[in-house]
Amino acid sequence: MKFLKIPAATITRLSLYTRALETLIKEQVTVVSSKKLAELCGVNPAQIRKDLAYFGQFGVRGVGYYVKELLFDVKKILGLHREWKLAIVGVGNLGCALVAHENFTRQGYRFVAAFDADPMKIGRKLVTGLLINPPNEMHAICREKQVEMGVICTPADFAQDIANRLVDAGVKAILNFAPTQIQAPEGVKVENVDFSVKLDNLAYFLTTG
Amino acid sequence: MKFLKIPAATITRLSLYTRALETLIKEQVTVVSSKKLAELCGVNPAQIRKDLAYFGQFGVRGVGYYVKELLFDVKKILGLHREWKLAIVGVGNLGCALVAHENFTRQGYRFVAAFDADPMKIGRKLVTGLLINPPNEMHAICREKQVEMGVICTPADFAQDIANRLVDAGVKAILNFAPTQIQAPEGVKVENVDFSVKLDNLAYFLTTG
DNA sequence: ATCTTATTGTGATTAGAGGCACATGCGTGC
DNA sequence: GCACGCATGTGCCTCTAATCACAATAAGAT
Ligand SMILES: NC(=O)c1ccc[n+]([C@@H]2O[C@H](COP(=O)([O-])OP(=O)(O)OC[C@H]3O[C@@H](n4cnc5c(N)ncnc54)[C@H](O)[C@@H]3O)[C@@H](O)[C@H]2O)c1
Ligand SMILES: NC(=O)c1ccc[n+]([C@@H]2O[C@H](COP(=O)([O-])OP(=O)(O)OC[C@H]3O[C@@H](n4cnc5c(N)ncnc54)[C@H](O)[C@@H]3O)[C@@H](O)[C@H]2O)c1
Repeated sequence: MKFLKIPAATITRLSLYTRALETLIKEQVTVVSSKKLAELCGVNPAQIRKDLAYFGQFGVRGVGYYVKELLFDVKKILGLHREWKLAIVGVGNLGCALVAHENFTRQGYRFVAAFDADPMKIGRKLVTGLLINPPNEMHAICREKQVEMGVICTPADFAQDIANRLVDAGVKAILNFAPTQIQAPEGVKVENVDFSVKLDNLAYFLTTG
Repeated sequence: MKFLKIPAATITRLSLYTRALETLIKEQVTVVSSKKLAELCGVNPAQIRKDLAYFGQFGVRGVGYYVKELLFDVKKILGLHREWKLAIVGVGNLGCALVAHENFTRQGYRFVAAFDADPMKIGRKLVTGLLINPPNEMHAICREKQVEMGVICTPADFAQDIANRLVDAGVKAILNFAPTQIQAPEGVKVENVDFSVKLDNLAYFLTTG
């Protein structure tokens, strides 16, 4: 059971489940069935059971899942039981919004370094007190602060170059907000967040009905 | 050929293709093969041909695709040959970044209305000159300005309520940035942009190798 | 006019994800 | 202590998406 290949979609859903579970905890719910949880997440109940089955047995037959326990287990599966150190590159409109966003911190994602090429910004501090460094210090600082994930918020033209530098600095996971496809070596994971693609999907939907 | 059901993934890729094609145009490339385009987009060449095949024939055998022509056609398929009118609800950190983002405008997405519940913000103008209105005017203003898409940038607790109001105001497409699942009636499309889920994916990748 | 070469368009094939349905097994009540 | 109800865990089936492989065909050379 342990060594099956796990669908990427499963991981994405697990992330969704943690959300729902957190809301349930807030509502003082202690036990939840796959049926109920499925409703909250907008998926099929069997899907949930199958997703969990990849990683073991977490429920009690005839009862359901203990919310708190399941949340703990799922978080552990995803690797959310610990803190992650992030670096942001490009602190423009979007970059600043991200760093300021306190949800990330609450979830264990901590920005420990910031970089920007703008001479006007270098040396200044973000609202969180984080110092903005020049890109050429990326290697040294990322290693020193043990940055594990890089977030790219620069214009698209620079994204690949930044990615290369991050990889060079030992960063193995990159979240890319620039609307471009980034190449990364084996062993480095790149996730793209692409608002335009989503808008395009909506446009298509409205166009075709 | 015309009345097959088209995979959602196909639409998403079409959006990616337009990006690559735009870069090719900038580089003065006039003709491109599915092989080359596939490399740029990180997909399988046959995938591209099949995606396009859903909508007709766009290439020349033995030659490839004429870049400019194909871009025009794909944009038309997606409904990007025209302008779309958007409303934003919640002009905080993220909301402001979105409105300020000029890429959207370039692609034909135009913010024509903004709403926020904060009394300090109502009545003020965004950097683009867009006036911030109270949420209770959503219905009237959205109808008046013929808003077609709504963008939700409020805290998660209010997202569903905002969505309901947007739907009520005749909006048929919603882009939701709040980390929550939104229910919408048949005929209304909701797309979620969820940064945390992406980060969680990275965390999982780093945790398991 | 015919042959060559390159690349499309597409039927066939493979891979994979999602959903169904039931056997399994836990908790409760009698 | 036994039976019953209920929700899980999972084998199997279905459906969809991705890839392969080749026939169709356009452009250019001979
Ligand atoms: N703002 C949005 O809502 C939005 C939406 C979708 C996508 N994006 C994408 O996110 C990225 C950033 O968007 P933004 O709105 O924050 O842009 P922005 O112009 O406000 O910020 C870009 C920042 O990157 C910095 N930068 C430029 N080159 C750099 C380099 N080589 N190294 C380090 N820093 C560099 C700039 O100095 C600037 O501070 C862009 O690729 C954009 O397309 C933004
Ligand atoms: N900032 C980020 O990087 C980021 C990242 C991921 C997700 N998000 C999500 O995006 C949403 C907005 O994030 P933000 O950082 O801009 O938050 P923010 O607090 O800066 O802005 C929220 C805005 O929404 C307004 N608002 C609150 N209730 C409202 C209502 N009922 N009607 C209209 N407006 C209302 C507030 O007045 C405020 O201006 C949140 O759901 C957040 O979780 C943000």
